[in-house]
Amino acid sequence: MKWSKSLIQTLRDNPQDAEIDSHKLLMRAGLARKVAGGLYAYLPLGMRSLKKIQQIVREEMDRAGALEIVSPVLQPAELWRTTGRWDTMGPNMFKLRDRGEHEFALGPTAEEVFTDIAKGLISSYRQLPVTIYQIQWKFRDETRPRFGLMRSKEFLMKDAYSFDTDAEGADRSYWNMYRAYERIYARCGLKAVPVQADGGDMGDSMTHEFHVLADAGEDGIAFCDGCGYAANLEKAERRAAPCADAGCPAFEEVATPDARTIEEVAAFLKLPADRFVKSLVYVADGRPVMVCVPGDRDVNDVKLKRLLGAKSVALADFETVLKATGANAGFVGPVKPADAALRVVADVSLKGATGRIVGANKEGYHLKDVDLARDTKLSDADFADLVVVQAGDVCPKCGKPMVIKRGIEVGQVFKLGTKYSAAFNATYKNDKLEEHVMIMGCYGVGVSRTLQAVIEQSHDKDGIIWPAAVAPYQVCICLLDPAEPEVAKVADELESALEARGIDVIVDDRAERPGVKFKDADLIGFTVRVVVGAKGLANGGVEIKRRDEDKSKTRVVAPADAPAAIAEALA
RNA sequence: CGGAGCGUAGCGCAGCCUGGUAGCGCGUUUGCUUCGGGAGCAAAAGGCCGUGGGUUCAAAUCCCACCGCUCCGACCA
Repeated sequence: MKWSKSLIQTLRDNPQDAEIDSHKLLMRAGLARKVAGGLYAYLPLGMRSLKKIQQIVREEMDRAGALEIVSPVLQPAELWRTTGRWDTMGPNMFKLRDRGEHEFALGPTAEEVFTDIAKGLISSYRQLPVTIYQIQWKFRDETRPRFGLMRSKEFLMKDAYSFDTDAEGADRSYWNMYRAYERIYARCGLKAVPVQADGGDMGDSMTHEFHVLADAGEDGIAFCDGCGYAANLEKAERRAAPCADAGCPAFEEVATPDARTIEEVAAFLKLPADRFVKSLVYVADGRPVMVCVPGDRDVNDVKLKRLLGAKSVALADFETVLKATGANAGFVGPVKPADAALRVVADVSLKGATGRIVGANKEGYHLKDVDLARDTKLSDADFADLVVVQAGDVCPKCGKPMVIKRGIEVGQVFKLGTKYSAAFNATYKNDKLEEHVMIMGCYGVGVSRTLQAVIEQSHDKDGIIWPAAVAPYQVCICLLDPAEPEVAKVADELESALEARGIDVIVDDRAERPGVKFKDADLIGFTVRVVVGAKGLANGGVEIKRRDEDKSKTRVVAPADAPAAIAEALA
């Protein structure tokens, strides 16, 4: 390929709306263009990398024994109503009608469609286990698309669904995909780590997310260096002991005018935040409940949901707070709320806590010297691990302190059980002609997100550093003197020789100065750069340099030896 | 959905406060000189100043509404 015919357009300035490095580079290197908010066009260069990632995913799925199909983007509402998700997916799903007023969704995922297909295809245990997959565009009406391809309204996803006769088979299918994912990311040149995640609606189902660690990541992950425990903060647990506080005198009111937040009250009373009990009113499936955590902690909604066995939990609005406690947010506490029947729950680290400060359920006042056991109705069953894990918290497995890192979720494997197959009555007959519901798993790879994750993980101040397997072109030949036939001929011959070896190569044949070509080659980040110029040829040959190596590592070889040397540099 | 900001040439921006012929840099085209880390000079093309309404002799500029985008927060199978 000749650069002059490739429609490559690099930008000298960062686009004004790009925040993180990978997004800036995606635009600057000319891989993609924004069409509208959260919607991107892949330009020729970006398309090449996207296709390479797709191909790796496809090869690994095939190797794992999965069968590729493709299902419609446009999905009938009927399928979604079968599982109830037409309503529960809420505004995240794009919904539309055809001219006959039939309702459809633009598929945000495809459990329903695949389950329905499997139901029609599978009737006997002899056909199982089976895993089917597709690589298809998905649509989500994100409240806030951001970071380029990282969170967009339309994205390319590989989704696979496994069907098994029993739990052991489902377990094998799960780990089969898990291992395939490890290979996929490794082949893409990515360091992706599996972490335990929350099962969402699926309750305690086994699920792992694969994360690329990066400061720009949107998810927090707790890690334990001691035993390797790794979990999304939504899920991460901690080992916490009850307090061994000494007793305290009877509680009394203290005036705390205009001090609502823990920070404000702590500053006002000149006491550390962990002496306070933060009391938040939530609404769980329509009923208010008060959640108490140490003042320096945040509530983990997922853990709260689990403890209450609720379908949904959300912070209550002001009116509900006032009605439940008798005060506005900022002054509420677990001692004698207005609604005497209000359920109160608390983080396990507050068990046995005394001498704490809590809201007085009275505007402008707090209570000090509160003993939770003595002064509230909290019983043993009301205590549970309810907070978001912080750095330094103790690992639930081995007891060592954990650290928090940030990650980009590039994939997830998930045991679904029979939620979908039961809803669709997707059954098979066993060897005794008995009907059973199939056991499912689902497995996703964010293909377009993976593309950007590669950039986020592999770049420097000059640009992208592509791993060879997913580089748009593995080799860029910087032809410094395109107007000199003898020099151009060397580049052309080298291009042919490399292509004959199956290496993707682009020749920068533009009538540009060398500096421009070097800057562009570094910005786009071709794995290997070859310089072919009159001066170099006179000095012994062509120059070969890997993008991830320093200039001092440049090798000069005779044109005839170049193809072998380049292949070696790529390996 | 709450808070903040921004819409002017393909990209990045100035001009707006204080209304009066639409500008700069990059990119593009042509010519000359350059030529190993984003060259110099000269010339040129390219804009319904987001949309609609209002105020005014006159609106990119002031006012109102709408649309779009971005950031922070909330939300996120």
